[in-house]
Amino acid sequence: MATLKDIARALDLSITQVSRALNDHSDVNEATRLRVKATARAMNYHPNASARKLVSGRSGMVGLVVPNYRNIGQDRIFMEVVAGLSTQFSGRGMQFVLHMMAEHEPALPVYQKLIGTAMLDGFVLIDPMEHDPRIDFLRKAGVSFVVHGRSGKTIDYPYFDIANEQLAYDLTAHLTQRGHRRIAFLNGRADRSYVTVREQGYIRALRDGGGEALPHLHLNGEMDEAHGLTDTIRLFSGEAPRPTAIVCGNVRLARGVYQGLEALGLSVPGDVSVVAHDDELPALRASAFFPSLTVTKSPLRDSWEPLADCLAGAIEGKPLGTLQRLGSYNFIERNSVARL
Amino acid sequence: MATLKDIARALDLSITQVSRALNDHSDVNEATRLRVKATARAMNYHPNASARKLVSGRSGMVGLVVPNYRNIGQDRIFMEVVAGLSTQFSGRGMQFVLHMMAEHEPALPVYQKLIGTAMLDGFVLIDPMEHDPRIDFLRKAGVSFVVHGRSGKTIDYPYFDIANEQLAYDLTAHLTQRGHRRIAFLNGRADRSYVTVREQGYIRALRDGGGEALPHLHLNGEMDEAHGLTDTIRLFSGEAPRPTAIVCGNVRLARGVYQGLEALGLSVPGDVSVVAHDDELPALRASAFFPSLTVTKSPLRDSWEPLADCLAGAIEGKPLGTLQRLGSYNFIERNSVARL
DNA sequence: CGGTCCTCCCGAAACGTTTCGGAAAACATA
DNA sequence: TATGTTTTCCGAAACGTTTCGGGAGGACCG
Repeated sequence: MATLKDIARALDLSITQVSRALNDHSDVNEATRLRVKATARAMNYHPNASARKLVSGRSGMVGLVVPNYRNIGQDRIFMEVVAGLSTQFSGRGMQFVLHMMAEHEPALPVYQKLIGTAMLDGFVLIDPMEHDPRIDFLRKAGVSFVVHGRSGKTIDYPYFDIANEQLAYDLTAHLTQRGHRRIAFLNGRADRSYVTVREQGYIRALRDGGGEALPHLHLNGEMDEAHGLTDTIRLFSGEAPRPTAIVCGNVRLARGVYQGLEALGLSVPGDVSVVAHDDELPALRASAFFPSLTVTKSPLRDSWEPLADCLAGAIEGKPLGTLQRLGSYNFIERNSVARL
Repeated sequence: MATLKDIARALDLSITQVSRALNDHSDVNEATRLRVKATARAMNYHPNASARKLVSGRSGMVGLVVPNYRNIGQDRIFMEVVAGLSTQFSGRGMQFVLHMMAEHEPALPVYQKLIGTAMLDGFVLIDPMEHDPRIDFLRKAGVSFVVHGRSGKTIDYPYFDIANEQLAYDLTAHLTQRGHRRIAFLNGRADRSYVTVREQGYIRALRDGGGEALPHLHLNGEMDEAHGLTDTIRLFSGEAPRPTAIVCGNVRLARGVYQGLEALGLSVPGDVSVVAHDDELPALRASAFFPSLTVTKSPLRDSWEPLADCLAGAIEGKPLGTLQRLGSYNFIERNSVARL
C-alpha cells in the first residue's frame, strides 16, 4: 500500500527522484539511491502494476488462451503446459493468465477483447493449426506473442519448435536402412501444422530410401493409446498390403500399437518393427516397453523455458533472430526394430 | 485502442458523459446512452483495465497461488481445479491468474507481493491447513478471498465446503449399524483441516454406534492407490486386532484397498466391508468396482461454480452470509458392505 | 573571469478511467 | 415573479507511475 509519494515524503525527495532511484536511472546520487532502496524495502513498497502499465505500456502479464473441452482434466499434456509455463513466468516475476474459453467459443474475439482491455503484454500460442488465424490476428494487432511450433508461410514471429521434418525423416530412414519398404506412419490430427511437416519428412525418407509411399499407410488422428490400438488392427485387417514397420507420432500411440500387435499375435520386432517420437510425457517410459522402444527423444518439458524466454524477449523488443529457437532431439536405438 | 476520449470527440460529448453512459448511470439521456453505446461498439471500444483499476480499485482479476511439485503434471485434482476455476471466471468476464511457486518457496511473501502490486482483486485458497497462516494474512491485508474448505476457529470468511464431519459420520455409522465394531479409517494428510474434521465424525459415529476407537485403525497419508494398498497390508499383518471394515477418504484409496485385500486373499464384503467418499474424480467410477462400492458422493467439479460465485460476491462487497456455502452429498448404497 | 560541462535534482505532463461538485436549462410550484 | 426540482450535462481532480525538459550548483578549462 506504500506509494512513491510516501517514500518521497519520508526522505524529503521528489517523487521523480524516488522513481528514478528505484529504476536505476543514471542521474541519481549513489548514496541517495541506496537510501531510497532501503526505505522502499522497509516500507514494503511494490510498484502499482496498473499505474505502471498505464504510462509505460507494460504490465508484466502474459496470457494463454485455450478452449475447454470435456475431460480436459485428464489431459496430461495440457497440465504440463500450464504448470510449465506458469512456473517459468512466475520465476521471471511475470504473471501468467490462463483464459479458458467455452467449448466452441471462437478464439479471435477473446483475443480481441483481451487486447482491447490492454492488460496483457503478450500471448503464448500452442497447438498451431496449419494456417492459424490467431497468428495473423496477433501480428496485425501488433501484440507480442510466441508460438509453440510453426505455422504458415512467412515465419516472421518468435517461436520454439523442434525439427519435426528431420525427426520424422530420421525415424523412417532408420527403418528403410534396415530393409523395410512398407512403413506405416501413425501421425497426429491432420489440421496441426507439425503433422504436415512430419508427413513431409516421412515421405522424403521413403523416397530417399526406396520405400513405398502408400496412402493407406499414413494415418491421421488423436495421438492416444486407443487410436494406436485401432489403427494397428485396421492396418493388418484389410486386403491392402501390410506394413513391416510402424512409425508412431508419440509413445502413447506406440503403446496402443504394442497392444494391437499382441492381440493380433504379431511380435515386436520379429513380425513388425516399431519406432516412435518420445515427448517424455509423465508415466510413460519408452525404455520400459517390452521390447524397449527405439525413439527420437525430445522432452516436452524442455519447451517452457525457451518459450517464456522468447516471449519475454519479444515484449522487451529484442530482435527476431534471438527469438526463434529450435529444440534438439536424440536418436535412441533400442530393441524394437528388426533388420529384414 | 479506442479510448473514451475518441468516443467523446466523435459524438461531441464530454468524456464524463460517455463514461456515465457506458456504465448505465442515471443522469444521462436515453437517446444519448444509445448513441454512445452504438459508437462504442462500432469503434470496438474496451475500457482499459489498468486505468479503470487505478481509480476504481477493481481489476477484474483473481489469483490462485499454488506450490509446484514434482509430477504436478500428473495430478488430476490440480488439473480439475485449474480448468474448473479458469472456466468459471472466464465465464464471468474475469481473468484467472495462476501463480505457481517454486517447490519450497514460502507462500506468504508471494501473496504479499501480489497484493502490493495491486493487480488482483482477490484469491482462491485451496487445500487449507488446519490453522492456515494464509487466511490470517489475507484477512489482515483486507483482501477478498474464498476458501475451498474451512480452517481455524473463527470462520468469518467466504468459503465453499462440504459437510465433512457428517459425511465421515454417515460412512462409519453405516458400518456400525450393520454390526461392525472394529472399523479402520484411511484418512488424508494429518495437516489438512478437512482431515481433522472427518476424524471427528468418525470418532463420533464410533461412540454413538458402540464401535471401538482404536488408534492403530486411524491412518493418515496421501490419498492415492499406493497408500490404500500398503495401509491395507499393514492393517492385516501385525498382532493388533484387525478391522472388519474400512472407511476410505476417497475412491483412489479404496481402489488400493481392494487390491490389497485381493492380494491378502480376503474378499469384499465377505471378509472385509469397504466404504468411501467419492469426489467423482475422472476415470475412477465407484459403481464400476467389483463389488460395487458404497459411497457418499459429492463431485469435486461442483465446487468451482460456488467458489467463483463467493469470491465474486466478496469482491463486490456482498454480506458474508451469502458467501458461505455448504455443498451436499448423496449416500449411495451398493454391494461392498456385509452385515455381521 | 567567462564559459562549458557534469552531477543531481525537481515540476509538470501524461497514461485512461471514474467520480465529485457544480450548473445550465427546462419545468413545475407557490 | 420568485422559488424549488428534475434532467442532462460538464470541468476538474484523482488514482500512482514514468518521463520530458529544464535548472541550480559546482568543477574544470582556457
